[in-house]
Order: sequence, then C-alpha cells, then structure tokens
Amino acid sequence: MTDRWALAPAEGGGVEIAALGPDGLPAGPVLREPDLAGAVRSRPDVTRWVWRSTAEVYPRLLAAGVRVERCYDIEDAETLLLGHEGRYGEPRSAAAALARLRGGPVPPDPPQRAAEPGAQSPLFEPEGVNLPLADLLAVYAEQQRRHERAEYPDRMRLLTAAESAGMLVAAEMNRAGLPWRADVHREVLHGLLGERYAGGGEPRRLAELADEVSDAFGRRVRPDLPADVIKAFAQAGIKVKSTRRWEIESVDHPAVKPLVEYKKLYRIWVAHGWSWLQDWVREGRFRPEFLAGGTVTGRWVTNGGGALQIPKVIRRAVVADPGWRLVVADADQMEPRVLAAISRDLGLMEVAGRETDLYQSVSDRAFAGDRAQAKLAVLGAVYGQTSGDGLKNLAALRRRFPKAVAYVDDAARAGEEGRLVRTWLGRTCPPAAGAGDDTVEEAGLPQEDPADSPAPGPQEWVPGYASTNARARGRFARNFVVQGSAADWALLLLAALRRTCADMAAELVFFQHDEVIVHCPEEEAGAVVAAIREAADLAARLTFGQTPVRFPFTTAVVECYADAK
DNA sequence: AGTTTCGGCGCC
DNA sequence: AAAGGGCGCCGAAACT
Repeated sequence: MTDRWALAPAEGGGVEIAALGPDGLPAGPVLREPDLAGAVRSRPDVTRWVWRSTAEVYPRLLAAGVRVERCYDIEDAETLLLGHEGRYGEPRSAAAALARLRGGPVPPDPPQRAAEPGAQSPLFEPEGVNLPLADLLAVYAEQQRRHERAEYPDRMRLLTAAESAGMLVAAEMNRAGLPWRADVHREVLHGLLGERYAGGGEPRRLAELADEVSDAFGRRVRPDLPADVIKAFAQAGIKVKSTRRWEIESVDHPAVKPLVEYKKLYRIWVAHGWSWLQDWVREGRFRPEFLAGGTVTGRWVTNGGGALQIPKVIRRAVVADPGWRLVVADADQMEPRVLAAISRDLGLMEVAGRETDLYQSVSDRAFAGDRAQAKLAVLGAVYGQTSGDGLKNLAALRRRFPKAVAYVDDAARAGEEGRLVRTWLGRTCPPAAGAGDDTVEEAGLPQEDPADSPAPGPQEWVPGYASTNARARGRFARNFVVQGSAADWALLLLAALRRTCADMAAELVFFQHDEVIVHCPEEEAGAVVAAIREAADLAARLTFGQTPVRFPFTTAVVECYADAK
C-alpha cells in the first residue's frame, strides 16, 4: 500500500502538503508548514511524493540530509504525456498545463539556463513557476486521466514513474560526485602532453608535433585550424575535403602521422586538460550535472564537464576512496538484446536468451562465425546504415531474424511518413522540424544536391524513394525505438539498483547509457555485484513483461575506473 | 564585443 | 560511389 503525499513550495517560504487518496485526490486538508525538509523528514512512511519538479525540490532535501523513496514529477510527466499525445512543442510547465485545463492563456516555458562550472540551482524559482498545491493537484488528477487514454496505460504509468525515479538517481549522483584524483589526472596529462609553458600556450608535446607537421609541409601550418591544413595539403597536391581523421589517414603524406597524433592529444588538452581540472574537480570529486531524460530518446545528458565523454586514458584519475571500491558494470550488447525483446523475433530472442556473447551467436547463425560482420550488420540495422558492409550483411540478418529487422524497418517507414513512433514504454519520437514539408531543408540535416541525385517527380515514383529529410527522419525513428527502449529499461535498472543501495553505504556515482558505477566500501562490493544482476532481471521483467531475453552485465570490482576493462 | 554556428572528436 | 543513431565540448569562424 503506497502512502502518497503531495507538496508544493509556497511563494514567500514554507511548503504546502497534502495526503492523497488511492484515486490521487486530496484525502485531507492542505497543510502549510514552514520547512520543506522538515515536512518530508517528519513523514518517513510516505512512499511517494508528488511534486512539480524534482530538480527544484530534491537537491534542497538532499542538502538537508533527507532522501525519499519515490516521487512523481509533474512537469516531467507533462513532457512525456504531451509527446505521447503527439503534442510536442506545447509548453510543458505545470503552469501551462493548468492553463490548458482552465482555458486561460498558456504561458511559454522559461528559457533553459546554461551550464557553468560549480553552478548551483537557484534557491527560489522565478515568480509564477510554483503553483499553489490545489492547482498542482488539479494538473496531477488530469494527468492520471491522460495516462488512462495512453496507447498502453500500464506502460505509460511505468514510464513516468521510471523517469521520476531516474531524476531522484540523477539528483543523488549530482550530490555524490565521481571520485576524482586530481594528482593522478595531472600525471596522466604530463605523460601525454609534456610540460606546460608559462602563458597558457600549447604544452611541449603539442608544440613538437605542430613543428613536425610544419616541417613535413615545408611551411608553418597550424594543425588545429582545419582550413590551414586543407590548404597545406592542396599545396602539396593532395585534395582533402575535410581534416577528419578517417579522411586524413587515407592520405600518403609525411604530415599525416604527426597530424593525427596532434589532433588526438589536442582533444585531450582542450576538453579534459588542466583547465578542465580547474573548472570541474573540487575536493576529490568531479561534479557534473546529470539530467535524466535530457534527450528525446530518454538517454541522459550531462551539463558541464563532458561527463559522458570522458576519454579512456583520463579514466585513470577515477579512483575509489581508501578502503572503498568502484563496481563498474557494463550491460553486454544492450541494444540488440532490447531489439530482441521489443520485436519478439523468435531467433533473436533465443540468441538473446543466453548470457554469452550475442554477436558471436548471431555470427554463428548467419555469418559463418564472423563476429565482426555480425556486429556491423546488427548495428547497421539499428542505425539505418545505407551503404558498406553493414548494408550488404543486412540481407543475411533479415533472412535469419526477419521480425527483428522488420521492427526497425517499420519504425523507419513510420518516421519517414511522419507517423508517431514510440519506445516500448511509450516515450514518443518528436516529429522532425519541417515534417511534412520536404521542400524545405532544415538545418542540421544533410543537404541534397539535385545535380547529384535528382529527385523523382510525382510521376516517376521510385520504390523506396524518400527525400533526404524523410530518410533522415526514418533513420532517426529506426534508432529511436531501440535506443529509447533501451533507455526505458535502463531507468528501471537504476531505480531497482538505487533501492538496494539505499540499505548500504554504497552510492551510485556514474551512469552512461548502459554502464553504471557504484562506489562502495570494499566489504559491500560482492553485494553490489549481486544487486546489479538482480536489478537487471527485475528491470527486464518490469519493462518487457514475460520475455526470455537476458540482460547480463560485465562487472568489475576495481580501485581505478581505468582497470575495469 | 557578444552571440551563434561550424568542424572535429570524445563517449555510448 | 554513397558515409548510421544519440549526445557535449572546445576554439575558431562567422555572424550581429
């Protein structure tokens, strides 16, 4: 039996709270108390708190040492419900939802704030953002009814609950921070880049490589300026369209080797170098801001510090506290396993029902044991590859796993035609800007050159033809159903793991799509490993119902993140 | 001078 | 021959 309450920080300080009945309606009077954290702390039997915004409320509770078991985030649910209803783009604030309910003018959403090192959430929201609790509860009641009208109400309820749980996890991770040894980081930087020179210019190794590049071209070239590099190659009689590594590496010229090395180290220097360390690491912790549900597919994003792009070499600096360990757990072949679960392809489910290497099993069945080919084919199918080996091998994949390929093909077609595409739990793919109007090329998508690929007119319809934009939408939708359903599952995994860790000293400190890091006392590591396995099983059952698909993890108990693989 | 876009690459 | 999805971040370039 859940004991559900709602709260709303009140304008002018204090908090309004109310108990809710099983129907979600207030089961008693709205109370006013002076202290948010005190109001929650004094009601430990509450199993779910309903509030407007986890990002607003929960950091304040955590700062006061108060954790909650579950929550329901009204503005997050509003976003998911609007998407599900095909109403992407409508303002998603609680105030906007109330206005739609009451028929008043709908206020636009406030602009997002930018990320800054060490930025704190504002203590108080701007005027008009927080609603009186009675109004908030009217929005909540209407959301309950909208869940009932969803394509699959049970899944939709699970989705909003799961994402609310993800927001609790994110807030707790933001508070914990990732253990980070600045001294180790500096050693790594020194080893890779050499000494820093006074004045903040390039470190020694980069300066040397820039000299080598210049020597190879016979003139001064700045390797960090693509235009300069392209010009230098042209003067050497070599035409390159860009300085991307894959293109440069196919060129035979003595500048290539130092240039590629320069670009690799330059990247470390600008993105994860000394200034990054200065900006983002404090008191032994790297503190990015995790945002659950920050992308349309449901994957998380981080604000600040590039926390989801930490280069492998830099992971040496992620070191557990003395006497503690990092349990690093990585889901094995998550996306094809998710494809098996959502498509219910018999062959793929059978393969994904084993904990052994899925790509090896696929290759045994369809690619004469060539694992690399099998992996390319599977990823090509999921990403909508249109050329190369992936495409060639798609036919073999289709023969052996027809329902799996048909599932993503159907999603791609739906995306091209502008129909709604959903993840397993009901997160809905936004229509691309300009959908339904393919004569306008929107920014960010590849431009179609009519001279190269003349578009057929209405009279000369070509099977499979779609405009560049429609094809891009198709690839997006194709990937969306897999990546997004994987994110659905991962949220439930996190929620389950969080509940187990709540009874231990263990803390979740990092999450990256299919990988989670738990920081725990050495003696808890075994229990954490077991908890991850159990959480994965529970997440699979909750998300996909009865399914033979397994979600094994590769788990390592280490002192240093870099030793996990 | 301040803001936005681009090119490139890191991660999954 | 074609060039797969999702992100964030940085400096430089391009804009206002």
